[in-house]
Amino acid sequence: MPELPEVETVRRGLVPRMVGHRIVRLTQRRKDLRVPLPARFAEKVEGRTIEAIDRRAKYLLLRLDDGQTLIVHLGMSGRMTLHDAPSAAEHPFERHDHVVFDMDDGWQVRFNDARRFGLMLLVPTEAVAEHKAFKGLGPEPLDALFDGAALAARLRGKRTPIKAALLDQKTLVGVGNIYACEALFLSGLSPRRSAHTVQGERAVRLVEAIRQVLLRSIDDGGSTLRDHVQPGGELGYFQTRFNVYDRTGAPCPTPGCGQLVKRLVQAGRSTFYCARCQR
DNA sequence: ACGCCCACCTGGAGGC
DNA sequence: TGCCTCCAGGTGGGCG
Repeated sequence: MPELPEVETVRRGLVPRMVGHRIVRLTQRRKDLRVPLPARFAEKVEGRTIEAIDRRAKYLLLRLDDGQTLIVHLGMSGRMTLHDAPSAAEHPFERHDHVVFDMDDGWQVRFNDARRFGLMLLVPTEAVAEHKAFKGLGPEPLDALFDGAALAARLRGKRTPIKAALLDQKTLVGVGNIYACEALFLSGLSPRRSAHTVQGERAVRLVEAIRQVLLRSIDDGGSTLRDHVQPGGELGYFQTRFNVYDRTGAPCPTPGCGQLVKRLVQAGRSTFYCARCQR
């Protein structure tokens, strides 16, 4: 499911229900996510208060008051859902509600993940950056320090297609299949272009496009294709603004272009693009 | 070190 | 209806 905008949307939805609240009970209905849930997970988090929720790349970082960070990744199909006090008790669990947090005010937060590509890790806060999942991650695209020159430097010498380079979280984080396609369309770059040729003005354009598409999607609550929902249950709406993603055969949205959106497969993932507007 | 392929898992859509 | 194939917002391990 989730790329940066969806994860950020989930983060914002969780903050009012979790930050400043104590986890009174944690229930593991299924422990075999992509990696098994932490050993003695419940006893380690029950009684802890969540002081903040941060995001790094596509990971949520729940900062606990004992110096530990609960790292959550939503994989492809993960969602977090909120249930208020009276309905939480009555509302039956759904098929893929794997982890349940009961908070001190009666609200319940459920982690639901049909495909179980998600994960949860418990790591000392000071050790998060050194954890193998975080080592080598590229810069945050919404960080003010990230600019065309920074992207160009990371693409130098890369022989892969620019599309594949954008999906590589070592290049930059947070961009996945949807936003890579959309950013390449907005910047007029062919997904097949060799990454090392994206330098100078092209890199500046691409960074602007990445920022624009991510920020607009966050404004819309992310993209709801199959699984993504905001914690409060609202859908995302950015999918209604896709120019090319999943639009094979539709006319290119550029006025007067007239070409049809094409699909190709790169690194095992679908790429959608306009062969005329993107060079 | 880099770049590609595949596996991990479930469910929805479409074809016959 | 049922069965089969293909496809899906990610990641990381193994291979050449």
